[in-house]
Amino acid sequence: MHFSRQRKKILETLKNNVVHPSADYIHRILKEENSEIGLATVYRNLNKLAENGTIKKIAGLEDAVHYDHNTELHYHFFCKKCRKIFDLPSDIAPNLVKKAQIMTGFKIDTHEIVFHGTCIECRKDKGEQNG
Amino acid sequence: MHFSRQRKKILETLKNNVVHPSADYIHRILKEENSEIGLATVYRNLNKLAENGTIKKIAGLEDAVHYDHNTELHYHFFCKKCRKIFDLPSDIAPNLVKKAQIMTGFKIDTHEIVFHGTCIECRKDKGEQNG
DNA sequence: CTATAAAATAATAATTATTATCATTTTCAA
DNA sequence: TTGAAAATGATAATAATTATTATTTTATAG
Repeated sequence: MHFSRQRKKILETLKNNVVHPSADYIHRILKEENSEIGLATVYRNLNKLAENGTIKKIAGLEDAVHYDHNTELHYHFFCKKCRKIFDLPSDIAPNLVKKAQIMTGFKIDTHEIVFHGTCIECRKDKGEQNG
Repeated sequence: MHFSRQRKKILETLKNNVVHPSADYIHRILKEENSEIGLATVYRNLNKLAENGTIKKIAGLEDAVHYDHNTELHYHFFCKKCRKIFDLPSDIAPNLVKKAQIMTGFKIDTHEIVFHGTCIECRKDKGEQNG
């Protein structure tokens, strides 16, 4: 895999943005930094890097797929109010893959857990909206 | 909520198709049965039924969202070879929500686990493709 | 270095999944 | 039976993503 200027920039941007950004978000950030990279290139690179295991895709959050530079096993929480994504440690579900594998006989490559709800900050300030 | 002919048919089709179909899949099935219902109506109804708690959305599988008539807590396995979706019982991750809630202080409404890998049938017949 | 083949880019068209619009029809309860 | 609320169908619009293709860049062997 060749490491182009663009690929480095995209990876760097992902690492510097703890928000678990989407392809579009990364594209916007790069534009703001005056280093515009084609949107298709952003998509292409994120897919390549994910294939490669350098980064990880997180699906099931919103419409768009999000990306995570942290490839260590961990899970995600999506706050429906502020739309922020939080990390949860993997030890909330011990031996999950092992159990699933024994139970089914299937070969499991990847898995993810996504929680949906309201984060602690958004629980405080009610009033605005119901949810 | 009014129960139109179409809504009944869509729900029935979902229940009769154990494959965890997408909106598009349900639409195709209905067409084959010569009871065509507008694609937008299929989407509208699936969303309504999911809002209502009658059915459940499963995201993070492929590009499209899939639906499940079984609203009891359980998890999913997506085989990357045959693209079938299998159910896994919820007891592979005991007290998951409780633990996550205590750990974070967040309010958790829903959650899902999706495993990706190769099912037992597809593990048998190798040769065709790598993966 | 420099030539070069493989890989990557940019710009944009195309595709796919989903939602919005709106005139018409259906449902359900009084 | 009637009328308001809800739902439908057809289609336009939007949003996310992938494909195409001519051009440029990268890594590397000479």
